[in-house]
Parts: sequence; C-alpha cells; structure tokens
Amino acid sequence: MPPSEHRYVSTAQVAQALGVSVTTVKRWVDDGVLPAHKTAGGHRKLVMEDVVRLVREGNLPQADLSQMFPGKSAGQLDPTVMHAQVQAAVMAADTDLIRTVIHAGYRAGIPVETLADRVLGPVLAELGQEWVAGRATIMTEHRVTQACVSTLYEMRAFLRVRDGKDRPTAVGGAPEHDPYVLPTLFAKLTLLDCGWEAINLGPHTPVEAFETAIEQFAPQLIWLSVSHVANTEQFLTDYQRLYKRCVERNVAVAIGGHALQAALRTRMTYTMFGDGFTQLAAFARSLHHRPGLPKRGRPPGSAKDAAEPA
Amino acid sequence: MPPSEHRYVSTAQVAQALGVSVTTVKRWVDDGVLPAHKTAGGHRKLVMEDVVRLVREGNLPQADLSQMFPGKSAGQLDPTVMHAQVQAAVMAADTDLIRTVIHAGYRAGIPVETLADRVLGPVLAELGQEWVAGRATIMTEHRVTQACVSTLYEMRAFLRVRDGKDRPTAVGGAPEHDPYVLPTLFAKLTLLDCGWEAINLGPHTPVEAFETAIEQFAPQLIWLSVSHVANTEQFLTDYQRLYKRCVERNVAVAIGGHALQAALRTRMTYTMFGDGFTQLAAFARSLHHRPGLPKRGRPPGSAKDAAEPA
DNA sequence: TTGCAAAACGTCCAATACGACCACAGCATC
DNA sequence: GATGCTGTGGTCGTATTGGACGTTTTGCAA
Repeated sequence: MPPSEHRYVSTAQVAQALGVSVTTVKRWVDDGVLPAHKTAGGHRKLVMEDVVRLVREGNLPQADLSQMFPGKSAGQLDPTVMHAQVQAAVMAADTDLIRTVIHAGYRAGIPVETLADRVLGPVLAELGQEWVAGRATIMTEHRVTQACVSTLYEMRAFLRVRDGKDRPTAVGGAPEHDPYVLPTLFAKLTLLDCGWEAINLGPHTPVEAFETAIEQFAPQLIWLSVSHVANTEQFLTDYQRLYKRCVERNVAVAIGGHALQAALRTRMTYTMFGDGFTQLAAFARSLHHRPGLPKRGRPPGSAKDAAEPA
Repeated sequence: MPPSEHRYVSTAQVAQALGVSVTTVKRWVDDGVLPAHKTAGGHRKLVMEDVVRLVREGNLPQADLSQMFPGKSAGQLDPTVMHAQVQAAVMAADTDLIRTVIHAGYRAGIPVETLADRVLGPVLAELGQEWVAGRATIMTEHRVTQACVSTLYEMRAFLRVRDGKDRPTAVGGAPEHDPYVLPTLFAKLTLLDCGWEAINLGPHTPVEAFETAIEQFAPQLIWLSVSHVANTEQFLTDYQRLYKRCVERNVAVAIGGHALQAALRTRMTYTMFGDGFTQLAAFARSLHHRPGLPKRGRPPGSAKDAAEPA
C-alpha cells in the first residue's frame, strides 16, 4: 500500500502471517532477526516491508502475508487464479486492481519470475491478441502497460533495502532500437529477488553503454531482453561485439525476449537463453547460490491441542 | 527562518507521524514522554524539533515523519542547493543519492513541477551536454534516467493517497515515435500534485489511443509531451487531427517538450504551451482551482499562541 | 462581531501486547 | 543411548493501547 497507510503491524498479525507463535515473533524482534520500533509503553511496532523481506529471503514456514493486508481481493494466491483476476482487471480497465492483485501475490511469496511468466506475461500477450482481433484498443494496451510499470517499480521499492554484502552484480537492458520497458524491468526485479545487485540500463541501450558498464561495475552477468529487432544484421553485429567483450571479461550472458526467434538464436552465441524469467532466475541462482537460513528447534507439527478455551 | 519561531504540530499530526493513536500521544504528553506546551484552552502544542529528536534518540516508532513537515517553509532545502546536490550525485553515479535528495525535497514541500524544472531537468540537460563533450557516457545517461524514473514512480505512490472526490481528469503521453518516458511521467506527477486524476499513456502513443481515451474518460485536459519528432509533417498531421477532436469535445490541450521548437509551434494550434512543468501546473490550477483545505476548524499553529507553560 | 463546523479535549473500557515462566522438540556432543 | 543446548509454543497476571463518546476550543466566514 501507499507508504503512509497502515505502516505498522502488531506482533500477533506478524505471528499469524508467518505461521509462528507470538512468543517467537517477540523473541525474533528482541534478537534482532526482525527490525522493529518500540512505543514508550514497550509495544513493538513492526514494519510490513521488513516482514515481507524476511519472508522472501529466508523461507519461513507457511507464510501467508495476505493476512497483514486486509485490503480487498486477497483471494486465492495461485498463479492461475491470479492470472484470471488480472485478466478480468485488464478487461475492466481497472488499473488499481491489477496493482492490488500483483502486490498480493508478491507479498504471498510468489517469486517475481512466476508473476512475470505465469501472470502478467500471458495477460499482456492475450491483450495483444485482443488488439489484433479488434476487441481491445491501443489505448488499453498503453494504459495497462503503464499500470504494470508502475506496479513493478513499487515492488522494486520493497526489494531495495536488503543488506548488500557480497551480492553478485548484474547489468542489463534492452538493445538499441528496442523500446520495451517492461521485460528488462522484470529481469531486474527477478535478479533482485534472487539476491543480486541488478543495474538496469533500460530500453534502447547501445552496445557502448553495456561495455562501459562492464568496465565500471565488473558484473558477473549481463542480461539482454530483446523484444524488438529493427535491423537483424546490425543487431547481430552489435551483439557479437558485446558477446566478445563479455567473454574477455568472463561475464555470463543471459538473453531472452520474444524477438529472439529460433532462426535468430542459431546465429548467436550466448551463455544462456531463456524463454521466460523462470529460466533466468534458475540460471542466476546456479551462478550464485544464496545461503539459506538454518532452522533448528521445533519446526514440524508440534503440540497443537490444549488450545481450546471454548 | 527566525530561530525563535517554533513550529507547532497538533497531536493528530504527531500521532500519524509516529504511527500511534491520538489517545496515546495525549497520554505520552501528559506522562512527560513528549514535551508540549498548552494553550489557554488546554490544547496541546508540540514542538516539531522535540518530537523528532526524541524519536531519534529513543526507538520510538516513526511511521512517516514527513507528516510533520507540511511544506509551509522549505527550510534549508532550496532548489538551487538541491540542483547542486543532484548534480554531484549524478557525477558520482550515486543513484541512491539522487533518490534521497529528490525525496527529501518532495517531502519538504517543494512542488513536483519545481523539482522537474529546476532540479532534475537542468541536471539531465547538463548530463546530455557532458555526453556531447565526451565527459559522460551513454551508460551514465541511461543509468541516471532509470534512477529518475524509479524515483518518480515512488513519488507517485505517495501522491496516490490523496483521494479527492470530483477530481478533474487529464490524459496525456508522448506522441508516436517519441520514446522518452521521463517528461510525460513528470507531467502526470505534476497534475497529480495539482489534485487531478492523471492518466499517463506513456511514450510512443499513437493518436488513436488519445482519441479512445478522450471518448472513454472525458478528460478536461490532454497533455502532450514531445521530446522527439521523427517526421515533422506526419507529426503535424497527427497532432492537428488530435487537436480537432479535442476542440470538438471541449478538451483543453497542453503541449510542451524540447522538440517543440518555435518554428514547429507556429504551425500548431493549442490551448497552452509550456516551456516547463511550472506552466503546466499553473495552467492546470487555472482550469480547476482546487478547493484546497478550507480548514475552518483549527489549523495548526498560527496567530496568537497563548502558549504559557502552566 | 457572531455563527459554525472541524479539530482537540477528557474519560472510560474492551482489546490486546507485554514480560516472565515453564514444558518440550530437534540437534549436537559425549 | 544419555545429556545438554538452543529455540519454540503455551499460559498468566499486568500494563498499554486505541476507539467511542460527549464536551470544549478554535479560527475562518458571514
């Protein structure tokens, strides 16, 4: 939600959302696992973003963060259901609903790449088909795209603050003459969600910019999201030049995008090609496996009875 | 600002800023946790500085301290100073610092149009010159642009909250073949800040999309941000078609952008042209003078304060 | 000046968050 | 296999919180 609304949540809410007991939440706060403020009377005030971050980073038991967001919708949190919801929102031109559904899914711990590949991607593709069939307008397409961009940038705000120690760096963008903002933004968020430092150079980025970035940031990974190729030969020439530079610097190259048809791919060399962001995420994780949080104590089904106050 | 003049805030403001209830703030004041003066009638007047200091010293919650800086006085934040700060941040390629400075300015009450015209606009223009002069890279330009876009979308999240009823509607974007995201995004934020409902169709928007939007949303205003014109004659033809439609529907047309040179403007008809977003804001306000905040009851601190410590 | 409605006040009380304590489940070590 | 350690979850008495309510203050507008 907007930063000023219902910013704080109580320990009980967090406990229910995280599937742990209130006692544990309190201890985590006192131990510094969860950051929190305290009122003058000693009540803990937790910030939603911190909780979301903890849930998404370390996999906590049965996290259902939708309970902390009493807003509308928040129905089932399955990519298929979400796809239908977003689809309906698009058809009704309800940009706010798009945002609500996507954020709900994100908070519920659905990976960014899943949101991209199974929810927003298909919806946008179908919107394009509707336009071709005359059942949707360019205006709707533009408006929905703007709503998506806005939603994703809001999610980026959530992803920002994680501690950045020894995080691998990735640089990416869309090639020159490719104006599409959304795919490369999704790539950035996917990598952020994987624990990377991701520098997005945006659409219409010439090779020189990539080269400068390689020199300056020494990334482990370059991503290139290709949604539109104006001149095939020029694109290939530019790409091979970039690839050569990446090989020299020992930088992995991940490419993707609808414009990379098989015929085009056969003429390219690359470290990895992905039909979607799920593959990108898997590849990124293979390059840099983030250590998880070890869990001890009493995870499995424990004493649940004796809690019947009637 | 005069050093003796304290800024008083009400319990409600403090409550919102601290993320606690008004009742709690009252109790804290009575218990001495928060210092406050009292009016002759018993209303508490808290000094902003004290609240901020205590919040920082202790670990009191701080939902949104900017609530206490309603922007009456810009404080030490001056657009000129901010320009220098952002300029330095750009040269250091510190995208986080850009974001911090812009947000600080926004929260200090500097209007969005001022941020656009006097801070970010000049910085980006100078960055372009630096690039021409070979002292900056395309990569930097792309990266800074992405940082600005991201920052603006974050500000949009803040601006969304003011949900007024009967807000006038505006629709806008950049014309076909114009790929620039930033100017039309600034226009949207400016209008939001003026109390409008602003629908941004984004860059590269064909005339048909504008026409559809006019039919569907019946806006009072259309904005067109023109940063790049591929084909002058085609642009003029498209524009005149759009303008004609707007006249039919009694929609005001505001145009702007660096690509609209005088020679081009003379061949166009429009309701308003602006060299910057300040003009757009003034024009928007002239079209729809926001009722503002009548505040008949009790505006915070002003006039005679019978602040006599009991 | 007077009227007025928004905003702040004081008070009460249910809801709930706190700390402290103990019992118990895994894991590691002996 | 016995033992200790760490972390979790439940309970209980106490304290804080925040919403509701009717009353009072306050500054703008008539």
